[in-house]
Amino acid sequence: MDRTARHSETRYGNRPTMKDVAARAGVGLKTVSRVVNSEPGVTPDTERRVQEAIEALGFRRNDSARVLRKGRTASIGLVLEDLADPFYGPLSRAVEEVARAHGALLINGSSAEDPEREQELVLALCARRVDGLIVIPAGDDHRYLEPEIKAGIATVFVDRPAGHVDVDMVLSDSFGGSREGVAHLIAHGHRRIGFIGDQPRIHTATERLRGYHAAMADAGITVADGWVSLGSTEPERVRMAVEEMLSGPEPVTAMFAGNNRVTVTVVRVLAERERPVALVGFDDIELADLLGITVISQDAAAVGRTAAEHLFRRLDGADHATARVELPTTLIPRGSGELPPA
Amino acid sequence: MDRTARHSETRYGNRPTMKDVAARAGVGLKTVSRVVNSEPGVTPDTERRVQEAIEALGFRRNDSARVLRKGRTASIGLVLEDLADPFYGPLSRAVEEVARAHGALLINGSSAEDPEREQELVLALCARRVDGLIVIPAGDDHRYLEPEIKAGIATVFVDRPAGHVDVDMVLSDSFGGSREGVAHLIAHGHRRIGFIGDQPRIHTATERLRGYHAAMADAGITVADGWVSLGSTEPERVRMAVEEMLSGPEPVTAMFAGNNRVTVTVVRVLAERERPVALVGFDDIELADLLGITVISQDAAAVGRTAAEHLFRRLDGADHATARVELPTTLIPRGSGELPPA
DNA sequence: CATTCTGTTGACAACGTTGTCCAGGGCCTA
DNA sequence: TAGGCCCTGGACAACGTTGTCAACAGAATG
Repeated sequence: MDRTARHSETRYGNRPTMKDVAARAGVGLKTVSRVVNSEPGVTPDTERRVQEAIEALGFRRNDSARVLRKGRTASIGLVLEDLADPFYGPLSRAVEEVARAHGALLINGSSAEDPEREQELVLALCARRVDGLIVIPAGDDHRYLEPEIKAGIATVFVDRPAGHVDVDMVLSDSFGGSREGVAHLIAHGHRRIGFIGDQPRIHTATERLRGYHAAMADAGITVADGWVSLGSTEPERVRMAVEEMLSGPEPVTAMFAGNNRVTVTVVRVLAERERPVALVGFDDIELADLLGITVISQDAAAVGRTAAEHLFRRLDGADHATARVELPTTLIPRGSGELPPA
Repeated sequence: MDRTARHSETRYGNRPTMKDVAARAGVGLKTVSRVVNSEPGVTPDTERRVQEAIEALGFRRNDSARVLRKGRTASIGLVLEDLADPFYGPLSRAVEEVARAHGALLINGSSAEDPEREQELVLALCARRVDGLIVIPAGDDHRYLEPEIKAGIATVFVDRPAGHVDVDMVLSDSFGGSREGVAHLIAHGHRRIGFIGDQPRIHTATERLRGYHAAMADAGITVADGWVSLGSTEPERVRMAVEEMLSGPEPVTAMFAGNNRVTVTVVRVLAERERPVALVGFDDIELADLLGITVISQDAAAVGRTAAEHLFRRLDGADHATARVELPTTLIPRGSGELPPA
């Protein structure tokens, strides 16, 4: 087995190259390139011959080589927490649409809320020289991105702020939304209100908790021990937290759920109970309308679209100071948040 | 502006290359390559010097060049219908996990159920020389893939079969699941049962309809005009179809919904009605348990995992005949499918 | 001391494409 | 017919990496 043959095995299964096409069409290499890229300066007759050769050989341009030469990959990376989370589906889709409009492909990965995995993913994307990055951070220190950003990889952080690097951010108004939701419960007569949120490591979790405290303080209510529970969003954990808040001599009469996964579990637990408990959840959920769940809704698609548009504006050369956009949330009353205290 | 400077603008923002690292560390190019790839045969001292230079310059290997040289991209493409669809989130995530276990990245795109866009996406992925492809097809003719497959891009079709090409497929048992669901309704006393499904162009839609017809025939029921409606899954369209089936002198007493999006709309419409109508839906939905919706469930994550595992087995050299896996579905009774005829 | 062996290192070509630049032919004009 | 221009086409280098191979130093062996 000679060297050429050995090579071809590990390569792209012996795909024809422009050189092959050129040989078959009886033209020069560059002429093929011109045809493939629809560049001017090729007579119709030559072009036809080249096209025929392309067809016959099943040639397809090797974008890896192209990228190496041109320096742009026409792809962007999206690092999020979990593609399976219903919040990220629409976000991801919105990013994809914008990318498509700019002729770019989307490479994505899930960090599973693990800072190390986030970094690993981000750096892998940088090694591929994606033109830009959209990151929903899991960790809170992103200094590892500095050389990459300096080297020109446009970056936008989404949903949570970046730690120790100066980049564009697109966030939801977690504090304001949460404050509004809790105030809504207070307005309906509640004073003993529980808060169940995500892990305190996560920025949105603490922001939402801050909103809760602000609303309670606004109403002059002292938050009792045991009304606040932060931790994993595992159903087990949330279930225990809910049950604890509902037991004891002075159970809460209303709850605020810190994100969609928490809300789902809380709804399930409350459904098993007799005494009605008011509930407002952060993030909308499919079918929440039918279940009558009052929520603070953030428009995931709008978040994704905004982030992607910022990114491409950077890629198109905008070099103004880094921006921090905060998108408003909406309270959607559907019943669960308007229940009076039991 | 001289040529070098002009170039550097369009390139990766003047990122340092191995050559730069080599110069700074006072070693040869290949030695840097060895260090970067943890190849043996470098003394600790040399390695340290190289590492320092890498740190100092913020070097990161350019995977585009690497890919060009090695012929493997360590990435796979996933083409699905809509990332925002809750069915595809877990599927996509499962694919990603398998890819990650094999050290590959995932590039994905949505076809939006448009065959042309599907082809465009698939070919773009092939041009990037992804190692493998997982496709949820929108169209029904995939001969355009032939040269690609011949050239060695491993391909697995998911959820719907491929048209006119011989590739691995991982499907759900649409026919069987649908038949079981409709039989379930019949067992609960229904005879006038409506079917609302996706566009007939889509294979699963017709398979599910076939299951419906089979169950009806098994029970000796003649399907009346107006009990079957195939078309877009737009809420408007579905709503009209439901309302039509529920009006008239002999309205249906039960409905079978052909997929999750249809189910959601049907549930909404039925919720507005007084007379209860039984319902079984294909695909599970979050919170369906709380709403008491009986469904035929297919495990999206299992589908994705299976497909990805098949793909990587191919990439690892398996060259047995193409396989066609059909995963079973499960009926989950939750109330809506057990309602008696009104 | 000559020889072989082992292990480290670097020079060089190649991967497939695109940018630059030049050659040659046809056409127009003087 | 000579001179100039435009148009088409091709030769060649370069992108940043990795595989191959040879050179070299030092250790081990005769």
